[in-house]
Amino acid sequence: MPVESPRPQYRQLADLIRAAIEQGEYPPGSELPAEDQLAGLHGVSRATVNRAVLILRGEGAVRVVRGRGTVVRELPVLRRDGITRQRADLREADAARGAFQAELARLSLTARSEVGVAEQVPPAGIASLLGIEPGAPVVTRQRRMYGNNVPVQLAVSYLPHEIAAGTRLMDADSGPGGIYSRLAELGYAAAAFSESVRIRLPETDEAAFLVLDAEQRVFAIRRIASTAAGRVVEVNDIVLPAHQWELRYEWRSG
Amino acid sequence: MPVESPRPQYRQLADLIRAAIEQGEYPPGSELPAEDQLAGLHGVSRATVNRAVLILRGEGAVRVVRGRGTVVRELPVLRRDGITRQRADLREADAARGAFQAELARLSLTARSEVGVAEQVPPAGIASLLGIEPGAPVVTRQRRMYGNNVPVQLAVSYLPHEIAAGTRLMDADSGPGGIYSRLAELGYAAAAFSESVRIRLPETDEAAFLVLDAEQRVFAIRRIASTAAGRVVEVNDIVLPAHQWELRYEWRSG
DNA sequence: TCTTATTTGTTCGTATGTATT
DNA sequence: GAATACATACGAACAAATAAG
Repeated sequence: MPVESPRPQYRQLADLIRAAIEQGEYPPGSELPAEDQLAGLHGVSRATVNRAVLILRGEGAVRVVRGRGTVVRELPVLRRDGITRQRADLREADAARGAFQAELARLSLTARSEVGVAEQVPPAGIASLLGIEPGAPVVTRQRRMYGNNVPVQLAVSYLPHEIAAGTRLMDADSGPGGIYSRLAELGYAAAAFSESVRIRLPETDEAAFLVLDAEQRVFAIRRIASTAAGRVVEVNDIVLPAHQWELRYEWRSG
Repeated sequence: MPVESPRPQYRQLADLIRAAIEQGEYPPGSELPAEDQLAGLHGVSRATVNRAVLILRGEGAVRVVRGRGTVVRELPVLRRDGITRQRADLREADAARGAFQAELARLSLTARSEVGVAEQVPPAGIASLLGIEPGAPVVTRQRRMYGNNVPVQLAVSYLPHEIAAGTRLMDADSGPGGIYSRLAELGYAAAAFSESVRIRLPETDEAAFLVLDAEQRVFAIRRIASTAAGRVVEVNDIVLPAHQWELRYEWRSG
């Protein structure tokens, strides 16, 4: 590959491979040729190939398994609806299934999630939001979510101990309509929501579960649910691989 | 720097420099030592320093000018409120200033924006959303926005020619309350909004204006505004440096 | 304007480490 | 254990942009 343009070789090579993937030359789930071979094929050093692949990894186009090879991403982009997913009517319409399952069903993917419930002392920022003494425990619900058995989402929900302890909010299966329906039954119906969306690099544990390279980005969403009276009843920290999701918000003016 | 942990040196070094920046050792706007010097200081090769800096660039922590040096980012993280910014009462409260100015004023930053209006044939996707014949022109309003004279946002708004042509929607200054107030006056009040948020690499022109490295990410937001009758009256494509912004959505349940 | 020094960008070759098969 | 394949690191060289004279 001659140096004909100001665009560096590793970037040109990344463009080439990306195009080849989109053309179907390397279909989803298949492996790219080894870096040595790509180097020979395009007449560059392996270091240059490595750097090109680094770009594609960052975009989420491929995933690398050391010792095995470089695999083309299988899953399509998923869509998360930030507002509709809270609506009680929709929540209860499909009973125990929940918003996440509905999101994946739209794309004919199988959804699966694992829930872990615990009583823990939360980080200081969370305690402050919940209006709780530093050092006091809260109920946490941790969810790990999969689409077609590929990890696609991590979420930790923090609930005030005073509200959640000893209730069905501590069951792994929180029942029809999910935790918002349970909160409503307990007299703490969530009436106001806020979500803040940031982009950052994944923490090591997040990268491990979501099978992310250190260069990939995640959406870090913090959702805060409050009652009509303004009491915060849930803080939910959600982590999504950024290349894997589209966030959607819909509302009516007023 | 000995290889004592499985964490690679370039990553450790990035952590070190990031910490030094946060500690105030390298204040906003100042320059890091040259890569040679950092290499000598930490006992690694320049290639390793370069790779460490690459991480910090990706995070938006520093900005590099070839031939000059590496500069620590000046601006704080900005917050964009996706829903409140459309509310008519707030829009008109501070007259011609607008949501963007308000967002920056909260952080004591000066806001400035340049507007360019044109009649153009839009991309096919936009035409389809607006329900317009392919090849037919629309009115575009392009905005380039700055905070403290640093570029922080790009937006292109597409308006149906039939609605906007010959109206004040084609003035660079769209007047108090902005284009939504003008649309309402014309009988096309926006009643429903949707925003979809994606993360991607910047296009070359976006990277040029926003002064982004090729490895940095942008938020690509597409906002669609419709009337109560369901007619799409505006499509707005917004591009934000991902490291520079926090997106915020707030709503009440219903 | 031209020249030179500085600083980062890119690429190569080589070597070694580590995970997988 | 051996072969394969990616990860990391070094040293060196040249290119390109910037700044200073």
